[in-house]
Amino acid sequence: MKAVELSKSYNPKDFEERIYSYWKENGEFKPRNIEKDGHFSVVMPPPNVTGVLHMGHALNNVLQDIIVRYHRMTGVPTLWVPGTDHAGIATQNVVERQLKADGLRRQDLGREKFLERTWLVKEKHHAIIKSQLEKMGCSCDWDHERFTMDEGLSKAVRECFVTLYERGLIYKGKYLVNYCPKCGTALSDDEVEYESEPGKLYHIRYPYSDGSGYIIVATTRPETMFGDSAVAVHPEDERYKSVVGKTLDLPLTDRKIKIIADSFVSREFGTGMVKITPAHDPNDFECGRRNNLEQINILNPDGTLNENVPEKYRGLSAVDARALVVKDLEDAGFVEKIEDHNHDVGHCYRCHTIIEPYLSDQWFVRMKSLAEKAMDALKKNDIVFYPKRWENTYSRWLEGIRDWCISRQLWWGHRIPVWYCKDCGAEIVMREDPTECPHCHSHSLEQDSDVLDTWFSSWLWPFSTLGWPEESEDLKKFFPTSALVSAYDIIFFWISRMIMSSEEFLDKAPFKDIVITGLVRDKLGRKMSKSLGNGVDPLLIIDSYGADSLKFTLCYMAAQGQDVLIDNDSFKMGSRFANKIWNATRFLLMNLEGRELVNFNVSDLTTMDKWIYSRFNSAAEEIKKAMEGYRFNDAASAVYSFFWNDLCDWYIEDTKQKLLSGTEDEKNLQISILMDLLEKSMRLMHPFLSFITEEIYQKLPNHNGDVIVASYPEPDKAMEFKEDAEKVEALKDIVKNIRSVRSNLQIAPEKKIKVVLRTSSSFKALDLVKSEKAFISTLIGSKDFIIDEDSSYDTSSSLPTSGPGYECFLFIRDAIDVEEEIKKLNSDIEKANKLLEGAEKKLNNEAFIKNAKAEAVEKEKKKKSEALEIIEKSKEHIKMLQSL
RNA sequence: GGAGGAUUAGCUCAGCGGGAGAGCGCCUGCCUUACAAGCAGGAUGUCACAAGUUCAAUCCUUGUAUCCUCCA
Repeated sequence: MKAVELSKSYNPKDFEERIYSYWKENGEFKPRNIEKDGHFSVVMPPPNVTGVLHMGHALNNVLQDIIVRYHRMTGVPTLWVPGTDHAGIATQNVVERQLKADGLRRQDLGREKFLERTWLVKEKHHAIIKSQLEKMGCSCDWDHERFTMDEGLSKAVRECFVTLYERGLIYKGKYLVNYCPKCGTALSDDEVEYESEPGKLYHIRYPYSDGSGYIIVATTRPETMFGDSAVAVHPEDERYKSVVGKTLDLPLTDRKIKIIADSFVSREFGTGMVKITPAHDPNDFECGRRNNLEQINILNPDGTLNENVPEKYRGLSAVDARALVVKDLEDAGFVEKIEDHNHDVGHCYRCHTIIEPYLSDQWFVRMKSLAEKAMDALKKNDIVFYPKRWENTYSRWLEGIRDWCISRQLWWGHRIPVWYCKDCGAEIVMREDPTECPHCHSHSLEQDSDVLDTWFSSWLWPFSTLGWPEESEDLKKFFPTSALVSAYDIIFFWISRMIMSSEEFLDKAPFKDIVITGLVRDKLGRKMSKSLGNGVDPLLIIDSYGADSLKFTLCYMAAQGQDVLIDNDSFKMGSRFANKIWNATRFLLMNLEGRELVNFNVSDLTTMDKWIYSRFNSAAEEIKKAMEGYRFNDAASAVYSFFWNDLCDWYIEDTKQKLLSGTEDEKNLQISILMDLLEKSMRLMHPFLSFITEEIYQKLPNHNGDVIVASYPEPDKAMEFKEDAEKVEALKDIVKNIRSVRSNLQIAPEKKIKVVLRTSSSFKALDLVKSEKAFISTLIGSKDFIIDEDSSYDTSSSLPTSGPGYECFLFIRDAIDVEEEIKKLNSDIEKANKLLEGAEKKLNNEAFIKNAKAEAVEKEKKKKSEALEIIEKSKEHIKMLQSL
């Protein structure tokens, strides 16, 4: 057989792109064995088509890719559905910003032209996102790719809206939106920029209607008092318990309002009494809903005061009205005091006008019944959160659920499927676009101008992407999906709502396992943002270190939903590991020269061989357990320490000599075992380092097809080899012990020394030490390594050292600093004494013997005897040194 | 105000009832027939503080302190 050449260093650019195309062309991402029972399916949280993918997306998709690849290799029919989200507001903003650069507004283009332009932006960003996902190596099935506004999903949205409407779960109502009086449009919360500004806190007297004095409320916006419907206090505020329910005269008006109790009031703010203006403050709005208060809108759409205020203030702007109101209140003696006060004021992100909370007509979904079903899903264990603590967050939010405002005053999105008859005023909601009014047969119909909230399409994602409302084959085979991987910041927006819609329309939870990841932050724990300039671009990481380095590093750091703190250098870790894999492979493939692969079975294996198979088996077991609990970092460490610390550092080192000096048959057997281990390792590591394992796998003489669809190594009881594994650990202990002594004495590596090993009857690895004599000699740098079985060798004038069941004598007289060595031995004795003390304390404790697990007792006994052995030998060794 | 999280080696973090761990960094020595992106060895910790439960607590419970996040 010829050697297989590998380039001298790991260079992911040589193969990552090629391998991705290869997988794609061979249809490796498509579900296989679909005739088989069971399935594993994942829907990708759809990235917004506004931007490019950041490190958070990388983390999310890398973890999905790991679980998808892992399950695909177990042989179940596996599907990963990719897709993107139209992201209404965000995308519309991108286009509007472009227009603004040309001095245009969206109204200047008109709805149709504007949308054409938005689709172009969508196409552009979609292409970028797709190519990024491909670069990361995501093994999603592109034939199943969806977009929230494509035909099928739009149909799902329509079906959903109409059905909910028919079930009486959708209604039109008043809602407070962020409103820019200058732009004449509602803004989303994201579009409001808050700044801390100096202002005043006005303390105003509101007299009791019965003339028994007055109370004082504190407000930053006195002009809104015309919209007041109540004054609220905290229900447990001792100062005001007795006044709840009393009536007040609202100054400057002839209206009367009541004092109510509501726990949202802060007792510390101002006087602890707050005026409630439901139509002009978000908190007051919610409070008003809870307490059934009147909503009095005092503003015109242009931001001036309307007919609901006394005549003299009508038509004034909020700022002008405030000045006049304060003056009038002062003149009438209603002002207690005015203080300086800083507060956050919202501004329009476009024109920087102060935004007004504005009461307007919006569409809502009635959430209570939906939320109850979603809570039941958790109670019935149909869904499980990883980590579990998020279940509380989820439940609590559902308990306090509020109706969902689903209309947006935008153009980009799913148009609300409601038509109004201009003649009879009927509200028409149908699955197909109506051509005439079903009531008066008028053709004069007008569609609602608003669009639906983006989440109204994404909450259907797990089943709309599989074909719902059609009863598609995909839906039958792959729904409900198996796992959802998402960050915790969208549990409310998205995850909960998907569960609600799925329970409502399909009577099932949309997924079983909910894997909550942390957020990716910089090394200082700050969110990555453009303005801070602390972002780490996944593409740049791929460019400098490769996609596998990105993936492995993120996986290694993604512990149990904890935030992941990284900088550019963090990814060196993955890169070093990939390089290690590359080079170990290069070495092994070089050794194929002139060899023949042979079949072998367990009886051909040496103790060392059994040890490495045993390590491999433990790794497979650890990974299996870790993957079942979505503990990605544990899986990554198992992969890492097996390949590097066990396979490379010990096993391959051991085989080097055998490959050089054995007989032809021995060499053939050895390389065959190594190839077997390498082949298995590639399969074991593939979910975590996908590209490099495929590239290597294809070059192995014993490979079988593509690793991406090869079978995943299962833990196997027959490969545990416990006794052999323990023997090798004993051998390692001897080597480490001697190496440590050498290093401490600064004995140059090239200086070969004589070493005598003496073992006690409790030492079980004597046969192994004998058969691995050559290997040990190399590792400890000895030209003369003697196994002194009958303790007859003269060890005087040597340096002794000991471990469990053995003593070593190093003949390095010149190097020994007797005093230093005695000091070391004394400190060994001290440590052993502490151990002994601890063990004896426990063993002498009757309660311990009685209550503790048998293993724990055994362990303490072993500890004790080992400590005694160390003490005894060390004392002996001190005597030896003293007689030198 | 409510809730959750964090507090372990210089840094970033795992571990979570029975002898304190990883990666990076640091120190020492090595280009040993894959890998200097490497090898070998080494140092460093009142596991935040205080009580409690337990035969046994870094790990469980409660409280305190500091920091972070979300909700209001």
